[in-house]
Amino acid sequence: MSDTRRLHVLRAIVEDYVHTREPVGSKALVERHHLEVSPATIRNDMAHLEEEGLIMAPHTSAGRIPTDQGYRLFVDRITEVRPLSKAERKAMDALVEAADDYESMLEQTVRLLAMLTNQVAVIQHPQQSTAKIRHVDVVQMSPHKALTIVILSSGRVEQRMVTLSDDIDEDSLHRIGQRLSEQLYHRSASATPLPLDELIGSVEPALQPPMAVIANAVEAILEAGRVDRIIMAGTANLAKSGGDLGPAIGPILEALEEQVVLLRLLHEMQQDQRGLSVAIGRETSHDSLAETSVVAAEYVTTGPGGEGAKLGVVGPTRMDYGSTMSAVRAMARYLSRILSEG
Amino acid sequence: MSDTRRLHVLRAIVEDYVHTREPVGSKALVERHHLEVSPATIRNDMAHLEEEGLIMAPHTSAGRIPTDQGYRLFVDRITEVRPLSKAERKAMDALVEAADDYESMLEQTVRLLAMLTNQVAVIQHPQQSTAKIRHVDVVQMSPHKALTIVILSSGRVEQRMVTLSDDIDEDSLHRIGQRLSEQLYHRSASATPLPLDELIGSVEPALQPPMAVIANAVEAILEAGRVDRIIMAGTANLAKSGGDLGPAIGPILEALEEQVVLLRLLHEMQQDQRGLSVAIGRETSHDSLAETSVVAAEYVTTGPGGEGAKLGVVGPTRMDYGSTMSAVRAMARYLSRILSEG
DNA sequence: ATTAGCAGTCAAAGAACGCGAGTGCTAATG
DNA sequence: CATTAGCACTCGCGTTCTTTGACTGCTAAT
Repeated sequence: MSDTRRLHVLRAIVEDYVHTREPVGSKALVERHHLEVSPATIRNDMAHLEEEGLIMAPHTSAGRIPTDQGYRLFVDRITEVRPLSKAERKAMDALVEAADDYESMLEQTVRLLAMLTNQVAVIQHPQQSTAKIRHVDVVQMSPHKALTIVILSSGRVEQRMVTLSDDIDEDSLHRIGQRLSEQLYHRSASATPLPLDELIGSVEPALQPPMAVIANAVEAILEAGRVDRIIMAGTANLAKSGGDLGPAIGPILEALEEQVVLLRLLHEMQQDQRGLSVAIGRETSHDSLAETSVVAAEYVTTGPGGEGAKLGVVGPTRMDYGSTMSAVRAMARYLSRILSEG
Repeated sequence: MSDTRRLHVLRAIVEDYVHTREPVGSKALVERHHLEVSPATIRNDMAHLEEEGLIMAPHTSAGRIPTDQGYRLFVDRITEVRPLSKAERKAMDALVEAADDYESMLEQTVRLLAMLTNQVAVIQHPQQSTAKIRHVDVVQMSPHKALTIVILSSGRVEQRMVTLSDDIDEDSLHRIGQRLSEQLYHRSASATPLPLDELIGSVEPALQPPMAVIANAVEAILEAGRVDRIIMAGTANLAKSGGDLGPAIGPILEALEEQVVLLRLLHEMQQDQRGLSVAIGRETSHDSLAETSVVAAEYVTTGPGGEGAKLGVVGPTRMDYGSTMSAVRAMARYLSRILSEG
């Protein structure tokens, strides 16, 4: 019994199942893929594959479908990451035109990825660990509310509202902002805690209480910068995917809205040698994602040194891994290139 | 034949249908609502209501369900906007605590509204017409790419990437930013076009080409500020709503992702005397939203003078209009108060 | 190791059918 | 004229039963 044929059979099962969404039987298999053996032989192979837990039959008289482990083997050893099509490349090139700012750049990217894969696409905001503080501004919003804004060298802008105990005038706030800008200019964003006392001491006594509050806000902003956010697109594809996934779509949407889950998952996923991370079905270790897979890749923002963030797609376990993986990887590379600029 | 009883019947039909999701018949009606007449009488009334196009029977031997016009009448003349419950008020109060910055303030708001109503909630970014320019910063991203950042007095921060034809060093960019900040400080964001020539002339000749590009970017940012964006939350509620809406959920999600549709809709909706706008079913004049209704209210950000933006919810036509309307209105008022600060 | 043949299984699709909720109509009543 | 009781009629829905056909696993032969 040739061991390589079994792999061929597994591959054929996965491909057919992904394509037709129906359990695939021995007869159909020999017909579609010109295997030079009889259905009975395939049945024997399938029996073996089932023993090994790679495929299963949903019920006695049905064909077989791949198990999570089956997909895993398929992804690890069988499938090839296909190159992109002309049209896909072209769409990517159009992307850079539309890139107005940092945020909408990510938005466009994730939208494009969703369209290319016909699935839900997600992207993590890049980490800002290597970024430097570029500017601090304080804007008065009301007599005792102020908005603290920090601009980082990465181009990311973070803001936070603070409440001041005493009324304060706009000029004073402006001065506080200037002082903070001077003192913190070019300081690494990850270098917390800040020298709060020193900062507070740098302004006249009357301004020290508000300065304390605002400096704290800045620190909080930098601290929060380590927590990532996720941008998502293409949730409609979840439902559109042929009524597939059925009524399980609700919990999936919930899980996606619950960004924490995804973030943890993205973080935990290990990259393989192809630069891709794939979590299949229950491997996502989240019940409502049991029927979905996540394909992700890292992109880097500032040369080889910079820590990267991830982007990827979420789709039904029964997805076309080949093209999904290629789209994700291409997108990650493309984005890396744009952000690191060549 | 008392005309008011017919309205009572309509009201009862709407309420029962919303509650049970099943067509409601004459018998059940007299039982649940202690109407002091016989089912036959109700049947007569129902026949009239049907003639007027307010209710319809999905098939011969079923009860009646309200038509879009039925809901419309119900909303306009029958239902009362109920006050919020204790728990709801409490949730709102907790909101202000979590309000770090402008953006996440809106995010929290929309999330809360989604939870309160168990539906999809949306919120428009406020217009920035009354805002003043507060600060302009230019950050170098790569040898010939720069990020232009504009901070407005409303606390809103906008950014845009620009490509420069020649290499430029960071210091020069910084100087350009400072010049722009000085020249534009306190200028109204809606006062476009900018005096470009004057701005360009204010820097040394070598810096004039990049200054031209960047000043244009600033203008583009201000221009774009008039186009609103939408934040959304609770899309999972669409699916969760009892399998209701069935397979139509896909197109709905699509329409929601297509923000343009919603924006136009929100814009076109007229406020009634209660300060609420309601579009029912086909009134949304968008096919994929034919089975949904939109309840929206305006909120204002800067006193009575400021132009407002809208927030609201999208849900199945068969929704509890009373509580939805109250939640939306309360949320709008609450947000107005916070933003205008009292 | 492969194959043909065969009996067995079982989900899914269809047909038949009675149930019952709900209607519209008519005729009687105050 | 509004209201009501009574009655015949309609029709969607759920149930049950049957049929179909796509599979499999096994066995015996090559």
